[in-house]
Amino acid sequence: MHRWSKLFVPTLREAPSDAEVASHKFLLRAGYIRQLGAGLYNYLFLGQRSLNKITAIVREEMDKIGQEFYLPGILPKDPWEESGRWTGMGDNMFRLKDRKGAELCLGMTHEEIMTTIARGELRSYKQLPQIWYQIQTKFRDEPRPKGGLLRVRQFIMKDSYSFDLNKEGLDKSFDLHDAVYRKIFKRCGLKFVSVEADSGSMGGSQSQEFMVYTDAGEDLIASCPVCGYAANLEKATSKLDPVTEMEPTGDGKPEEVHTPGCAAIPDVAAFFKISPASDIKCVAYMVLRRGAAGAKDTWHGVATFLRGDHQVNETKLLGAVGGAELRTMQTEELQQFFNGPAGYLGPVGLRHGDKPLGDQLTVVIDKSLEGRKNLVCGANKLDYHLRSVAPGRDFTWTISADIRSVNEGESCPVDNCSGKLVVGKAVEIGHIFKLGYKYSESMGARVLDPNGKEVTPIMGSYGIGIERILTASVEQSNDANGFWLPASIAPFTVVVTVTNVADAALKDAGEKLAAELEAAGLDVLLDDRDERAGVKFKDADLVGIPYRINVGKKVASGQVELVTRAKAGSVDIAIADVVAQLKERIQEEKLLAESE
RNA sequence: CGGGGCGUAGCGCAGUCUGGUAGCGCAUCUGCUUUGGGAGCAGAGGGUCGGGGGUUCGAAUCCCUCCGCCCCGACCA
Repeated sequence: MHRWSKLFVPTLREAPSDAEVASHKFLLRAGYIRQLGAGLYNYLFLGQRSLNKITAIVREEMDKIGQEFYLPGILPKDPWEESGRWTGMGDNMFRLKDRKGAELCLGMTHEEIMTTIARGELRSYKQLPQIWYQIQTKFRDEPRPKGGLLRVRQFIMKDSYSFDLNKEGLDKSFDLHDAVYRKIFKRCGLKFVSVEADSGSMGGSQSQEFMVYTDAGEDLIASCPVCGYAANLEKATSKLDPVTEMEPTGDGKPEEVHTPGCAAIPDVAAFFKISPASDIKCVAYMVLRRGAAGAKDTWHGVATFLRGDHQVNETKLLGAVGGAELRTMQTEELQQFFNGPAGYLGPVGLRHGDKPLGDQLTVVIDKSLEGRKNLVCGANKLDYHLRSVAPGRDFTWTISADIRSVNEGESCPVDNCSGKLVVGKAVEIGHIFKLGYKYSESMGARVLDPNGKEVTPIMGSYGIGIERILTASVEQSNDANGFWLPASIAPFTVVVTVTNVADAALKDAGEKLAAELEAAGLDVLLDDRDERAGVKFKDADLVGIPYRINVGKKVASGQVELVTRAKAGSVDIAIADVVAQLKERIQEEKLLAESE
C-alpha cells in the first residue's frame, strides 16, 4: 500500500508562469512532471505510474495482433541512407558521432530498422503477414517544443509495422490496427474521432489519424455534423457554391486596367466591385526537391493561383508538386520569375513547365479556377491588373489540383450530403497508414510468392503517442481545482483521505479500509499525512485520482464518504459496503466508456 | 528560421525606466495553539539577481556578448 506521507508528490499551489495549456499546468502542479529543458521532461512518480498504466493497456491490446520488439534508440546512418531519409529528415533528426567518427542518429521512427530485420529474415510468403511493434522512446529535434507534454523532443511511442504479401493483406493489417486503436482509446477513456489525414513525407496512400478535440490541439479538423465526414484540414475538401460571374467588358479579351495602390485582394475587389472569389490570388513559392543519392538538392519556382477568398494549403501543394520543403519567394525571385512586384502577380504570359529550367515556373492552379471566366488578376506590372481573364483561354498551367484549405461553413464534400463543415482544434493521439513499398522496395526486402517469384512485401506503419493519451485525458477532464483520469490510467484508483491522523480511531479506520481496498485488487493511496483536512482535499482534487474516500467524523457511526472526482458532492456509505460499491462504480464507468 | 516576451529564494512576483543596505506573498524549518476545503501566533533559514566582459567610487539596474526558457508564425513520421 502506498502512503502519501512517504511519497514524493510535489504538488504546487501555483503553476509556473510559462505553463499555458491546462494539461501542462496541471501535470506540473500535480507533481506528475518537471521540466528539464525545452521539450524535455522528467516524469515523476505519479506521471510514470499513469504512463505505465497506459503502456500496459496498449501492450495488452497490441499483443492481440502483433509481436513486441525492442530496438536500439541509437541508430547507424546506413539504413537511413538507403531509404533516402538521412537527408530527407533534415534538422528534425538528432545526429551524433561515435568515438570512431561514425555517424549515428537518435531514432525518431523505426521504418528503416524494422525493414532491415524483414529483409534479413523474411524469405517466403508463408511467413507473411507480420506485425511487429515496439513501445519505446523516440527523439525529434522539434523546431518548437510547446504545451508541456504536447510537443516534446523525447517521448514514448508505440509504433508498429506490418508486412504483407499484397494490398489485400495490407488492408487487413490496417483494419486490425484501426479496431485495436479504437479499443485502446476507449479503454483509456478518451472521446476521440478518426479523420482522414495527409500521408506526408512517409509516403503511402490511406492515412487515418485519431484525434481528441481540445483547444490545446495543434491540428485543425473539418467535420460534417450531418454525415460524419471528418478530415484533417491538411486533407479536407469541400463542395463550393457556384460563383456569380462578373459581366464581360469590351470584346471579352483580357484588358489592362490601371489599379494604383491595389496590392491586396480587398482593394482589388473593391476597385472592380467584384467578390474576392472573382479575383485570382497568386502565392509564389520556392520548392525544395531532394536530389537522389549523391545529387544536390535543388530549389525552383512554383506559382500558385487560386480564388482570392481561398488560402493555399501548403501540405496539399507539396503533395501536388512533389517537393520536400516550401518557402515563399523573395522580392528578387519574384522579379526573376514574374518580372513583376508582389501584389500584382498574375498567370498570364508566364513561362512554365514541370522541369526546373532557368526562369521557368511550375504553375499550379487550384481546381476551383478551372472553367471560370471574366476574372481579374495581376498584370505582373506595378499598379496594373487584367480583367476579363479566362483560365485555359488566356493562360495555361502545369498542374491543376486541389491546393486550397477548406473554410468553415463550406459544403460537405460527400455526395448527396447537404451538411456544412465545422472546423475545430484537436490533438493527434494516433496515426495509422498504408506505407506501400517505399521502404521495402528501396531497402531490398523480398520474399518468394507461391509461384516462386520474388515479390516486395507491402508495409504499413502505425503510431500511438503514449504521453498524448495522458495529456488528452487531462485536457478533456479538468476544472478549476485540478483534473481527473479514468480509473484505467490514473496513477491510483482511489485515495483514502484520513481527515485527522491525530485521531487514532480515524487513522486505524483509514488503514483498515485502505488494506481492504487493496486486498480487493484496487490501487490505493492512503493519505496519512499530518496535514489539515483542507490541504488533503485540495491535493486529492488536483492529482487526477478518480475516487476519494473521506475517513472522518462519521466513522463513529460506521460511515465514510465516497467522492467521485468528476462529480460534485459526496455520498455516505457504510464502511462495510465501500469495497463492493466502489468496485461496482468503477465497473459501470468502464462499461460506459467502452460502449461509447 | 522570422517576430515578441521573460530570466531576482522551491513557486508566484515587485524592484530595472531614474545606479547607492535585495524585498513581498506562498512554501520550508523550530515551538506553541489548531484540525472537514490550501490554519493562527512567535521565531528562523534560504539569493554568485541566468553566465561572462565592460562603464562607474559603487551595477539586479547602464553598455557589449553568450546561454536558457515561453508565446505567435514557419515547421511537425
